[in-house]
Amino acid sequence: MDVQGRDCVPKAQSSEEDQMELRRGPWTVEEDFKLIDYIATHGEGRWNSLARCAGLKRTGKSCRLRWLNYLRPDVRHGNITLEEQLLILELHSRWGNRWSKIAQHLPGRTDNEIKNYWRTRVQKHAKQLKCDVSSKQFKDTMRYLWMPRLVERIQAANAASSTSTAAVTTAVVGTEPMVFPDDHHLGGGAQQVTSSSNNNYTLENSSTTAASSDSFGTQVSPVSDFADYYSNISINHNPNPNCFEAGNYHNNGLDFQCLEQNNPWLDTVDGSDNIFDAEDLYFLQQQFNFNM
DNA sequence: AATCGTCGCAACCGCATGATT
DNA sequence: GAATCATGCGGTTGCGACGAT
Repeated sequence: MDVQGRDCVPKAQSSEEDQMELRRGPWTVEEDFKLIDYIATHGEGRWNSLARCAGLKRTGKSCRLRWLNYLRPDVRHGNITLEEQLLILELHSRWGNRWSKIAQHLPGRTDNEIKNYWRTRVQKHAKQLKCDVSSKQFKDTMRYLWMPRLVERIQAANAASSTSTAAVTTAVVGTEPMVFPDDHHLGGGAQQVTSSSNNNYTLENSSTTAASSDSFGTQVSPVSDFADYYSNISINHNPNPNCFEAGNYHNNGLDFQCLEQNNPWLDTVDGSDNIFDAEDLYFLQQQFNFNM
């Protein structure tokens, strides 16, 4: 793409235009078209001069952000899939708030979107747990409950889909292959999440289909109950990670069908945004009762 | 129907770093 | 090597949508 010599407006003139007020706030459809049109013809880069040449009264920064986060053809919108959630949790636990680095491993997702996801969903629940997202308490909850639970849901979704569809050879999220980091402890390439006897979850080369929808967004229990619930328990480091192994915890003598019938949270399918569903909550409660 | 509070997300801001002059 | 410019990143804010009262 030719981004050389883009200066269509002499510097002196452009500084005059700088005096002209720059537009801020939400982008209009016309502005979007201008930007798309211009980039289609001339390519990205040199954002300040691009903004001028495209006739946009925006800063180069603003144009770049609009393009990267919204207009780019390969950008994906919509719910974060279960696999993506798992990957975000995993990568964040490793890299912290390195959003752009994390985004590199989620095709079509932007750092901004992942950051927003983390702030609005994950941090909210840390708040409900009355602990900091960086605290060991919260990290343990993620690692020993949330992530295995995600694995289980992904497996369930895969099992359901495999009964009706032929196996595919790559992990797929939407139309994009999901690429797990090369330095992942279990190796790179297209991988499937699965349970493990010595880990809470693993990713291994296999086939999978994206489990759709935000698992937080479709679960039950009012937020206030959720917060109250956690205020009454303390989360310790899990002494026996295998207990949390996806697919195994049903064997702990819990009758989830019964629980679901008797759990008041399940009566309120309100679409509120919660990390755990009722099974998780009850399971967690059982675990902590054991450890008390 | 009106008001209020909360949530989610797009966009902005400041700073750091790299590239160019 | 210094100055300037461009880009990228992470944190923060503003606002529309939506639900509760």
